Amino acid sequence: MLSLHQLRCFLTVYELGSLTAAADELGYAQPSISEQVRSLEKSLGVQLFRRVGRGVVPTTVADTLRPHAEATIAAAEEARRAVQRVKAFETGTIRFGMFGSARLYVSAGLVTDVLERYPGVRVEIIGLNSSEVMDDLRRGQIEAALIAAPPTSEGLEVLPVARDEMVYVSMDASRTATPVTARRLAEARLVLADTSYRATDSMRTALRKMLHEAGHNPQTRIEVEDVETAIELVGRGLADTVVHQGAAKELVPRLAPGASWTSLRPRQYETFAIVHRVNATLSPAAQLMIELAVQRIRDVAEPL
Amino acid sequence: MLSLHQLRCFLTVYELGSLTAAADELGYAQPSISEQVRSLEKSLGVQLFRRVGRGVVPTTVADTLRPHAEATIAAAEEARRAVQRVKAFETGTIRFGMFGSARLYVSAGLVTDVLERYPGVRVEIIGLNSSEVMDDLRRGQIEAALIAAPPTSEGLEVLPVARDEMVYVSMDASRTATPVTARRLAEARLVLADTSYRATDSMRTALRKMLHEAGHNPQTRIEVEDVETAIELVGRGLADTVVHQGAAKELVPRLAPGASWTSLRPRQYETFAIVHRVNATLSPAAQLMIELAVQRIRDVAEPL
DNA sequence: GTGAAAGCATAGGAACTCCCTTGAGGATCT
DNA sequence: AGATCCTCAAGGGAGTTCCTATGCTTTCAC
Repeated sequence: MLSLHQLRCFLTVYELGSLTAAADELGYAQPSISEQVRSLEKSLGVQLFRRVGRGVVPTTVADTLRPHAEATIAAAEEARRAVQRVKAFETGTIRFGMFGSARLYVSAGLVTDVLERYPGVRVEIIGLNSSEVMDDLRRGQIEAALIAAPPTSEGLEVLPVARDEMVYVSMDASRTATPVTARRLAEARLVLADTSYRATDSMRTALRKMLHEAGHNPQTRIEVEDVETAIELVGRGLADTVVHQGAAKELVPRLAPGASWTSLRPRQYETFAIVHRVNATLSPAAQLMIELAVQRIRDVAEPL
Repeated sequence: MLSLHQLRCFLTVYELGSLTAAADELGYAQPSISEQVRSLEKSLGVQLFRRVGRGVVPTTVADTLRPHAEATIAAAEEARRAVQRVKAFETGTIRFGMFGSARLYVSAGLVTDVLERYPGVRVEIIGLNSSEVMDDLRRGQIEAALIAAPPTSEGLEVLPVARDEMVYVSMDASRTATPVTARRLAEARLVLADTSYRATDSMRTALRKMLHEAGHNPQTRIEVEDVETAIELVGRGLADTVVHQGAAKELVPRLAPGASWTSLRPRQYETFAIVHRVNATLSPAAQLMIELAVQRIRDVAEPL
């Protein structure tokens, strides 16, 4: 079987024209080199050197082999170097899971933080919705994530880090003058985001529970995919919505100027947490990501 | 110490996403693969896979390593092949790929030329269809080939040398009085050769494109395996066909006397090219083969 | 929930490889 | 002719590789 060691020995012998010299160069005994060369010749089925009196002379086959041997060794070296660079965070890809509206709080800033500190790396932020991200976590596609704390979390370890209140947003100031009760919520014309994940979305779960406890039936008039769209619709006066306060602060001035918001009654919170598989040993990259993400989210939401 | 064996194991595990599957694939026991991967991880000082429930998932470091590992293995393979080529030239067989109808142009004369010059070698002409030959080239079964230039050619170097026009052949002289348009082609009762390779055959690709642009649906009435049969069927008046002009010149007088041919409108060409792996060092025998083949095909087709 | 199946890790032992030391057999140079 | 340098071969110790058997965890189906 062809091996890198054989090729290294071959090249040194080729350059120096002597087994003994090659042995000195590589720090082995001469017979070891002799054996490596012989096994390489046997494995290829050709003679690489003519043993001629004092020293050895490469054959034409050796001439053919040399550049390829060099290329192979170089490729292996490059492989090792590439890995070391990644290890030192000089390059490579860091994957981190994050739920939809979390990107409003932290993602841009987080990415720039990482890029600033490690200019060579590529960062991937994965996932739109918490439940989606959790599936990826269980499958091992993602090492760790920052998501809205889920009610069910089998096989996953959850570390709450902050919470954010859910607020009612409307263009009609009279509707945000006082906290919104379950009854008023049930009567409102609502637009909610994250349509595709209706069943599992944690904010919807919370709302549903609140309405249900008050004896109302949850019904949404408009469903859209992302928070921005929802708030834009509010801005046009077509509906009201319920979003995280952090999202409201960030988006309302831009997308729905003139709109205002208020708490729900009782107040509803969504908890943000770092989540990863139980018993997982986290890579340094993931640990860094977590540290920075936690730092940022605590600036905009209520720390726990 | 980094070894080729470790890299091979790593790649197989990466592709299959499972140690057990990789062990089956490579013909080892599962613990052996496990050990190789672990020793590679230890040698590099990084984790390459996360062991996650059923199966393993590559880390981002593994993503980084993969292309380098592939390059290294490929370089080693190329080294071995280079040596084998030289070796083969001294003792054994020259293999040369050639697409189906090219043998009508050059094969017999080419082989006698080569045998005359190198009495010791054995010559094999391989392949019926261009796409088939290309697979053999990528796999390294064939050193070089003369084929119809392919649209896609990853990993292969293509040198166009000549082109030949595609012509419409029929027993009915009225149908070959004027160049055949896409519309007439769509209405014709056609027989086409190379059935087995329907999807990838380059002549069919060209025809399909021509018909499609004119808004017609390509449909063939009769499918046969080789050009000779197709032209014989034309000779019996059962259908018309489209073949290379070179093939028509060679075969129509013999197999379909009385048939005539004309151009398509717009004219369609197929380009012949010499193809080999990129960065391959060609053996003297292959170089001779190429030289002679090019010389011969330029006698019968239009040189480029 | 519970049992079965799948998959990785670990342990222990046989076979092999790697590399050393020692000594023999030839070229080359003086 | 003899000294010197080099390759080659044999034997033995250390380390690897690869196997079988087994244990543990996760996943899937009923």
